[in-house]
Amino acid sequence: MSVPPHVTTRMAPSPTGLLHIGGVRTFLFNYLFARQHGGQNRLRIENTDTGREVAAAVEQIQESLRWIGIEWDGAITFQLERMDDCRRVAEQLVAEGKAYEDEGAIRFRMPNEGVTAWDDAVRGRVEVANETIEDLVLVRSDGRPTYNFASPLEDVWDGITHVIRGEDHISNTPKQIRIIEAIGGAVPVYAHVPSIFGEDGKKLSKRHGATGVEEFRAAGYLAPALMNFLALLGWAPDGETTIMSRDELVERFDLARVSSSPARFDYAKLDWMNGVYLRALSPDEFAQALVDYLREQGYDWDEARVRAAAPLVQEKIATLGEFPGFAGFLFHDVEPVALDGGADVVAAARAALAELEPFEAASIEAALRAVLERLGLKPRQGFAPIRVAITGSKVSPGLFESIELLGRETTLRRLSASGG
RNA sequence: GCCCCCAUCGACUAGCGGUCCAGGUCACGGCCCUUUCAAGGCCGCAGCACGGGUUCGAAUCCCGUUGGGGGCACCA
Repeated sequence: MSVPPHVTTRMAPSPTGLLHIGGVRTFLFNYLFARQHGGQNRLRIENTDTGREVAAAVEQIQESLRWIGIEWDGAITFQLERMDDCRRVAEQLVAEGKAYEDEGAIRFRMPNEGVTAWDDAVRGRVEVANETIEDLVLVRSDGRPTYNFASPLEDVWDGITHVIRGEDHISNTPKQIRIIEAIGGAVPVYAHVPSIFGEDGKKLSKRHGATGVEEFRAAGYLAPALMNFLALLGWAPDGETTIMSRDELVERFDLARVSSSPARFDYAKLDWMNGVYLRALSPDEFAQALVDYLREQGYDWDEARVRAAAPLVQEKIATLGEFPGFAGFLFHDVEPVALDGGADVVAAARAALAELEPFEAASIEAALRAVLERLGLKPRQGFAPIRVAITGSKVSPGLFESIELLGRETTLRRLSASGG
């Protein structure tokens, strides 16, 4: 596909609720394509309404985009502000006989013969018989332009060269092409990207899990991981490469390689990928990410201790959101767990740790292993009761490092509470 | 009902007529490592929706069927 000199794409969300992850994937493709060609990526709000809710949603959209790392160029435009211009064009069309009034509304005259076709950048040629397209309403009887009129007009006004949008717009495309031709505008290249479904093949919705960008953020996903994952939904550079930075994505993205068939959102794979990104962080970066995340989520846990705990969990959690559940015992008391057996080890462990010097992971391990050996217990069975007593769970970060971090006093107290 | 789009392992995909008894990743199963859980290493399971063509040769091209999805608004 030949690409015109000044590529301009656009992201056109409507300001309703949280920014949906499916829409973000489409926006990402716009962004990657524009950046790759050194072009512009515009942000246009398709609102036909005004109000506090809209203002809040617009702010939310920007915040979500900023967080995940999808940039836009120039000022944000609002569809609502161009309603007058749309009306003027409609009147002009009526004057030219290309549109007509109908019960107070203005309708576009669609041809009744022939076909309207375009070469879709991801699907190839698409043809629609004109007789199947009705004369669509351009301006409602109350004076407001419709989406199918305003959107193509804005594409022309903004010099959009590539309209990359969801496949649910395919049937709107012939109508919009006709309108653009009627006003003598340049018809952009259209690229309809496949939808994203939930794991059951149905439209991605709440019951599948998180759907809003902010929800993924709150769940502790890293922005680069989410972006990487999203990029691979409906596109692949070669079938081998899976982990790619934003720069690589920009460099390798290719509209022609975008799949035509819908993709399912695989939460398990996202978790895996997020874990890969988490582990790839340097210890300092990981600790910082953890600190920032916890603060954002409203935890007031001691920062120094969070940083100290970070190395114990970096290889064990897939999302930052797992940290509180996994390492919370380092920050708050745990419920003494009733043990069925194991009281002996716990008591022996308490005795061994009471006077231990220095109170460090290595010496703690040595002391505890000595206890187990004395009692003739396998590590597997011997450490379990101690772990439960100290962490309140059968699953935890490394026992010895955890005990060191917890300190002698707390450790002994928990051991005692569990029958030691 | 009419129009349009789609169809490779459970999932994301590579494949664009021979290099494919179909490759990679996630998930799943097994083994190793191991203080739990992970991580890591090794091995494995599993797919071209179906039926016709075209061709010396088809996962790849064409037609049909079936199955999904979207649209047919004075919604966006």
